[in-house]
Amino acid sequence: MPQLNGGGGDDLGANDEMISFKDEGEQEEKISENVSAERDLDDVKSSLVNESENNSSSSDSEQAERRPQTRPDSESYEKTRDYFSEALRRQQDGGFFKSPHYPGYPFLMIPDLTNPYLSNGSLSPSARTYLQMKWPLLDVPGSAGLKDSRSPTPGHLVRCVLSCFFTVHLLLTFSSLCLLQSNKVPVVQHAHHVHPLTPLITYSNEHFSPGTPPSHLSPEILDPKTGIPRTPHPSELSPYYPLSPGAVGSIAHPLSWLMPQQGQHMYSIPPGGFRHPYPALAMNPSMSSLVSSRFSPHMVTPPPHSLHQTGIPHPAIVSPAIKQEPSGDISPSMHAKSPVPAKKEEDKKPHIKKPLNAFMLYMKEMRAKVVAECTLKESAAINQILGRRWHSLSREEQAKYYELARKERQLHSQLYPGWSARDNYGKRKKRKRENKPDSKPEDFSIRSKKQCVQYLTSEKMCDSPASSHGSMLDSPATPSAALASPAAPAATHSEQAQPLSLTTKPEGRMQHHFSIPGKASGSTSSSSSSSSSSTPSSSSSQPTMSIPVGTSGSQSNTPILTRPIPFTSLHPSMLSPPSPFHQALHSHHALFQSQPLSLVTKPTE
DNA sequence: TTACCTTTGAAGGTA
DNA sequence: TACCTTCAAAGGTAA
Repeated sequence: MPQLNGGGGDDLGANDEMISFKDEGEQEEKISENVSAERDLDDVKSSLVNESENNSSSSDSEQAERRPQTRPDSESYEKTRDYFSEALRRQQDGGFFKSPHYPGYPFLMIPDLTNPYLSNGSLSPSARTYLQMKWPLLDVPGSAGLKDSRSPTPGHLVRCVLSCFFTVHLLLTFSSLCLLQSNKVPVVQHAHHVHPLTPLITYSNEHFSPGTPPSHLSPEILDPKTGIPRTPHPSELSPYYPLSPGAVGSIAHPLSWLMPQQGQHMYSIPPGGFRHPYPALAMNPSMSSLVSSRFSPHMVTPPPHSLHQTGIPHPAIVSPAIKQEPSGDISPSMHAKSPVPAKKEEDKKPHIKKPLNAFMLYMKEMRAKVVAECTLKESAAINQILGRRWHSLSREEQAKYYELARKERQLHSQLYPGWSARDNYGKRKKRKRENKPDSKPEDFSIRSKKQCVQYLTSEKMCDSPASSHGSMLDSPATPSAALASPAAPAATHSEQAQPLSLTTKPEGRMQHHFSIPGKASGSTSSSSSSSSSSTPSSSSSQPTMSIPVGTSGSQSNTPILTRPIPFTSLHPSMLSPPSPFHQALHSHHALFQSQPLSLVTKPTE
């Protein structure tokens, strides 16, 4: 495969992941080289001036035309040529990347690098286009300017001017190549070193796209004939998608901080290459930070994907194969054009996932950490811990996730204006737990209680140490929970009687006293309410609630702890740090706590 | 193979 | 307006 310049090209690729900011030493070296180059350039200029002076006495343009070839003082020309050769040599041996950075121009897709000029000395259109697009501040001469260079100036002068210009261009080229390398740094390293919630350097073409490491060496970018980065067609240079399709498909998205260490991403990444998940949107920093959250630096193999309506794969579109839903990898727009029956069209509609809410975002970020800290593997137990931690977060911390989620929804709504959460209804199999009037609530409640206790026991054991030594004061109810769960029912008598329940959800805090199936809100809440009438697990029926862990009130002390979490799997870091807010709430609860804490039986194994 | 478990939040529907 | 229902992620577990 043709490469840029032998080893240099290899270096480009090989160092993709190793690029880092040049150290000062390199900078100095680079400066010295630049000084040398500038000195050469000054020589060229001075010679040019001399020539101009000499030419002033010459009136024969034709003579001047031949002068470079015949005049004895063609030294400057030779020097220029030598410099050009030297520049090329530097380019080949990698000295290329030691030129100064041009932070404002992170792009580097040098077109026709080896021959940016046409045979007549003018800048090739592609090069000109590139320069004009990528170096807007560089007054790249257009055709008019180049016409000047081809004006009836004495040929020698023309050549010298061209040489000089070419030299300058080479310098800029070197600089931009250097910039290409340096630009990778913020892109790649941000993913790992920037706080997840920090508004990231955006996906704007200034930061993200050009620096994507392998893009400039990918076959899609390299000129297949020369192996040199080709000039991207203007149509490829979308302000938001400066990367050519598939150019970076094999690399992990560098800005995904939210992703857990599980090698998966929130939205699937198209194997053909990473594209902006929300292509239709003009990216602002906040949005880009959100988008960045969708991709993981740890992602491994991109799963199959669907195409967005724009034809660009969108991570929120789940492959029906994955979702085990009616397949369809065709964009809705294509469906609209197809004469297939409406039902089939619907079946073929790609599954657009709901945007993640704040807690989901938090969960994705923290799950891996929790899993690492605790040997728990069951997601249900992990999620319980995460739920507790979520409530332990400060409001500021939670606000960050709420803001992210808000942006997520905003982006989602902009990308899929007609999408409704209702669209996904029924795409999952109906849950058994759906409470039918004629169903047997008791059976269900028993089952739910079992599993509830089972998981909650696990959680408890992996959660607060305060609980482990008998006091629940360290697990107060959190107003944030109440705020975050507006659907949560008001505290029942049992909750009020329970000492310092962490959440307003009955089962949230009292899992080791008695279990209440389902959630406080939603379908599960209805389930629990229906079951509560048939089981003694209802709060009011057991005022003392001194039931050891592992037993269920509804089961008449029948041990139902099925999968206890061993203490050996616990880690102190799993404990939810009591926030000042919790402490304040704790005091509040303690103040109004009428029930002696001694009533709370310390769970024993 | 598939549903369930668990968590919170959002959205849409219904009374 | 309040409540209910469903889904979003995750992976082990059970049927």
